[in-house]
Amino acid sequence: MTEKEKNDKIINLAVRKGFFWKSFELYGGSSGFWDYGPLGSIIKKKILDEWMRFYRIKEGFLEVDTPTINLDKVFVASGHIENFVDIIVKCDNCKEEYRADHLLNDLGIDIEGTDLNKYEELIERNNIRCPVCGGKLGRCQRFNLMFETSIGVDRNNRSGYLRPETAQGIFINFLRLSRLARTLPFGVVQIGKAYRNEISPRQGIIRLREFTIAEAEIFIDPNEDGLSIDKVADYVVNLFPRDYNREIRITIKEAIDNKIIRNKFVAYNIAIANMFLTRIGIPNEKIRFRQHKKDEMAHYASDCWDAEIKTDKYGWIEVAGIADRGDYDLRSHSIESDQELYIFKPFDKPIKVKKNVIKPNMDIIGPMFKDKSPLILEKLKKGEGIIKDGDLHLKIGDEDIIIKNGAYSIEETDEEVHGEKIVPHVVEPSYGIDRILYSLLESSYREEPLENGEMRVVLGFKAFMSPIDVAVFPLLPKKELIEKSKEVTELLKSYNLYVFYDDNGSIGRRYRRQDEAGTPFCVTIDFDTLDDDKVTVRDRDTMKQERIKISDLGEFLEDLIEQSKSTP
RNA sequence: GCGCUGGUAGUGUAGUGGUUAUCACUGGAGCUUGCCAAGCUCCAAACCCGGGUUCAAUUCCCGGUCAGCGCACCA
Repeated sequence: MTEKEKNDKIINLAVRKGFFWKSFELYGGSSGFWDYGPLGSIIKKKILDEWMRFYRIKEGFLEVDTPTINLDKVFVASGHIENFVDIIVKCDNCKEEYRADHLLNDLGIDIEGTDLNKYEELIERNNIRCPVCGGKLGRCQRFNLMFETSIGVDRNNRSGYLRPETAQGIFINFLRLSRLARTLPFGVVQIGKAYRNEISPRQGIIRLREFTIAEAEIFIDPNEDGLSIDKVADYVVNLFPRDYNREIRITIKEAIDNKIIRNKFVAYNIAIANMFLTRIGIPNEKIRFRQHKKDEMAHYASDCWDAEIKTDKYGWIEVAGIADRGDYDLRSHSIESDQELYIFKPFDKPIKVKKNVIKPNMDIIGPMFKDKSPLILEKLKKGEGIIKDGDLHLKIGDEDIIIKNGAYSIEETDEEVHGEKIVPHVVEPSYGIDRILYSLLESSYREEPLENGEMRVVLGFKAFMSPIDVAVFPLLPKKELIEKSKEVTELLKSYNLYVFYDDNGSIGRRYRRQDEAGTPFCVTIDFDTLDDDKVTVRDRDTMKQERIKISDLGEFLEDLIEQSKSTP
């Protein structure tokens, strides 16, 4: 079986069994959008539940749920309006499209920003022609990868964008969240949809225009990490550092000590990511963490490690990124919103500081500067203003204000300082849930020859991750057996199990159907059951059967499902 | 976005300018069947969308769309 054939089979199975399928099929479909069907919805939810268990329960992070549409200002601040843009130029002759910055870079010209005139001017001045046909290049166009929308009835009202990541919803709530957390470090998580208007999404469910991400923003004190890595010190991960050209297996502690991973929080979260992925059933040997090359990094990141999963079809695919965003986001929003975003960190003991404070004499300044004087007062309070040659110099807009000696005085004060303002740094683990789901499906897929020469297709999910917990069959479609089977079905539902009842076709066919769906257990009711109250429990992986008393059945299955959580 | 190739039941396919579009698997009803896709009967289910040419288009032409591949893109 080639890799392509295997992939085709998996997609085929996923569609047939109701894991996922293309959206809008009724109207011809649209690239980059996929629906989750009944089984896919459940497994996606189970992945998210497990993710939340890791981050909200175990790490103790706060959860938020913010709008998918954000005001344009949010993305002005975040840099997405500016940087989440490609400048495209099209050949007038052959209609081939290029990224203008790439054409310029090829000539060694570095250009930043999104000023179209600048691009067109440079292209013209350097006489850049179409690399394919030599034709003349047309006007430059801006292509932003965010979906734009307008808010409210009036089209000119306020412009908004569908978020390309959930992170901004956390950053802009920083002040409220930091008050709730009360101490650094703290983390905030959000799961939700994000949107990117990909130019040409391919690769099925791997590249989507609307997708689900699970993100944690961990706010840390840049001067004092306050993190113990004891829990993960000896945990071994597969690292692919930027300056190596190979993978290394190494403990977290070694990776930190040898400065392979600079940031302790990043290192810690690499371990958590590895634990999470293996927990839901991705084989450890198919996971690695690859450090981004310098030019590969997003505009906000100073370091980034991708969690990658080895797939048969697509090779190593990125399923999570663990980025060191520094203080980029909080500073940007601080500037854009004109609000200070910081945490006040008290000293152990207040310290006394002698300070020279400029005291303006408003009796003079007031009449002299009239309506500008309130602004002057405000600026002086902020500590702006330089004393040069005995005069006080101050800038208001473009204007230089000079306040003569005598219109102000300098006083020495003793000030008690109780702490300092800190702009936290952010480490962000960000997971692409759809890709994880695909990887899980692919790595769970196997075909096994049976004794009779047939092949059986199995999705070998861990029992607790399987969409259907248990199937119940009457051995034969006889009235008594069907009745008993429905009783058993109801009993199992009372254990909060998702039960699938099936009395159609031969018993073997029904087992096959459940193997394809990944159902770990099948319960069969036969005529003996009516006498001894025992049922046959059949295990998906071993196909072994065991007789269990109906009164023990619920707990028996619960135990097996629980056990599957700790198996590798 | 560009180029090439393709699009027929849920899936995989055959075929056609003209009556009721082939087959298999799957699915459903029943018979049979005492634990791993058995057998029999019956049933359901499709020509990607729009326009053109034509008496007549699923078939030919054009456009769109989706898919695969190549280029480009993937912060």
